Amino acid sequence: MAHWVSDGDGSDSFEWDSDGNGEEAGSFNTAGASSSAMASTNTDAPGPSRRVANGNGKAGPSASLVQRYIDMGFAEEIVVKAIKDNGDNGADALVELLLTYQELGNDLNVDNGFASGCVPQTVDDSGDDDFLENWDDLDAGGRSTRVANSVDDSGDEDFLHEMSQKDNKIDSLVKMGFPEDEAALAITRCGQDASISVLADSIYASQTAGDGYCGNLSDYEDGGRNKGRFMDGNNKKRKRYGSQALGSRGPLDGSADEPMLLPNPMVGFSLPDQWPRPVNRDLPALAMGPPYFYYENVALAPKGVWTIISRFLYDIQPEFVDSKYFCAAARKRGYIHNLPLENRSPLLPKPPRTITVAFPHTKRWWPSWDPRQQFNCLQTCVSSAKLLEKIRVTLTNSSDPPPPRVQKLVLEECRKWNLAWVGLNKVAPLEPDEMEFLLGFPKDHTRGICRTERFRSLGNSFQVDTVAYHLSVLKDMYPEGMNVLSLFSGIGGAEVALHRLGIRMKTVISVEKSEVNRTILRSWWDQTQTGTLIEINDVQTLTSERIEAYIRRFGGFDLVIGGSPCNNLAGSNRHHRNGLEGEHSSLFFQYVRILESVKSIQRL
DNA sequence: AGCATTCGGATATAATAA
DNA sequence: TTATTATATCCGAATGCT
Repeated sequence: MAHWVSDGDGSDSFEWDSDGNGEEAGSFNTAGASSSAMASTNTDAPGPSRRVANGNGKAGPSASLVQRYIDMGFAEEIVVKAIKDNGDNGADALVELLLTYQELGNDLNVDNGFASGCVPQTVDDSGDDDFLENWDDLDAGGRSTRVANSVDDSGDEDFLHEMSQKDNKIDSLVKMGFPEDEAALAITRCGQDASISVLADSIYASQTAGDGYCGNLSDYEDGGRNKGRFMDGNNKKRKRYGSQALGSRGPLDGSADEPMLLPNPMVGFSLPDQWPRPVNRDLPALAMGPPYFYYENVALAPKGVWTIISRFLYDIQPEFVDSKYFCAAARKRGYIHNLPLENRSPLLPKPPRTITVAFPHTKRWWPSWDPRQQFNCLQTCVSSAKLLEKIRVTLTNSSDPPPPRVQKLVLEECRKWNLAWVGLNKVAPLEPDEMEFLLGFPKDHTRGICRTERFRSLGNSFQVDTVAYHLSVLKDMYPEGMNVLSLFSGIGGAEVALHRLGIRMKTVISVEKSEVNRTILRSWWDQTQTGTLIEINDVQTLTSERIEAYIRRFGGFDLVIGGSPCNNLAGSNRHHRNGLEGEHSSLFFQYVRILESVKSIQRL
């Protein structure tokens, strides 16, 4: 443990990492580990209770509720299905749904299959899902404590475990929108241990190509599961990602586990104020727009993740950009899109690129030995007040230029937590409105929700100037405005970017789980837009039939945009950084599913 | 080998509502 | 009083680069 003793008087020794805390943390951890089985059941607890409410709605909508909409002139079949599909999206969404379903006519033969099996099944099984994941964790940790309803006989137990794992995977695949029989077939084809992404890939390949294949798929599995795999042996020279064959969605192109190379500097295909570097990008015919699409996620994902993501998006090479070239904070992200690359134009006015210009009041307090000119990535959590006070006290008790050792420790914390100098020896995290400014949102965009939620939402958001620079090519292409399908919208970074570009949005269908985020987007929309905004709570309810209904009603989508949640990808995540295996990451496949659906419908 | 960076999660505690 | 919500504080490792 490093003790950080102040320079001033010897009596006032200051512990940077106090051993006392360490011990407490240790005992706390053991307690947490031994009770983790209980914790797992506890985490399940809110789920079923919420699902009970859902289940009541789904088992049978109340007669009066149905009758009310029948009285409005809707057919009973449509009302029942709409209530079922709408979930808990609210009354307004229900009316929207009724209107769209009416566009489709009364022929709901196809829908019955979906409504009967799929929805309740996924609802019920996701509970098992969580349970099994926790169980797996226990096994991996070598603990043999099992939860109450486990079986005693170990052989049966393993067997059951395998079976439930299989079911678990089938359910995950069904949740992604694959037919159940295809899912089961894929597991037979690729084995019990195949990862979700490999299985999904297999289904896609067999669906599109038609011919069955069974390649060396275990490569991906090794990358995902085995913990002891880090840099064993030789570092081969990596090929540039230009060498990746386009259009081939087959995962069996030799050593396909070759990780994607991140460009250095991370400037994407072009930057404003730069000589346009020639970038040749040949999009496969399947990928060509319209509809245009734009997918975003963290650049520093676990190994192999971007290769898989790219494979599901027509093998398009991601455009990796660090937003530090657009604003005063870093933000390394990858963007896969099929937009034209010529004639991009930046958003004006350009935001400041240094901390000093962005926040002049900090200059007075900024020590000469803190060389930072930009912030690191804006994240969803902020530092504790205790740390700030530690830093202040330590510096107060130090000499004017603090000893190098103190400088190093302080700088380390400042960089880790993005602290700014706001007073004498006083650092503080950025305020929400300062983050809004750095990210290119209008002032008070996220105001009105609690502070913690603001940090969370902003930390998950786009950097508007960066995204807008890429989207700027759309302005001349759609002078009358465009229809947008916005997935995982968050606080509406995509919408704000389009608006600031002067692009009219005729219709936006927005999928966002968080209620506060939907409120923020709705509020912004109502005071800036004239078009139609339809907000959807649960991405699962955006079925292909519903997509088709929207397309018939509003015309086709011109842009499908969104970034799938990165919880299982982000480096800051200590707990479940399991790539595309995680619960949240399956939402990426929802993005793919919906994009495919839009394309196939609009192709006709 | 060392260094820097990272759209986070789980839990306890405090504040507020009912 | 209890229930719900907001805040506080703790928790490393994977990855790429020099």
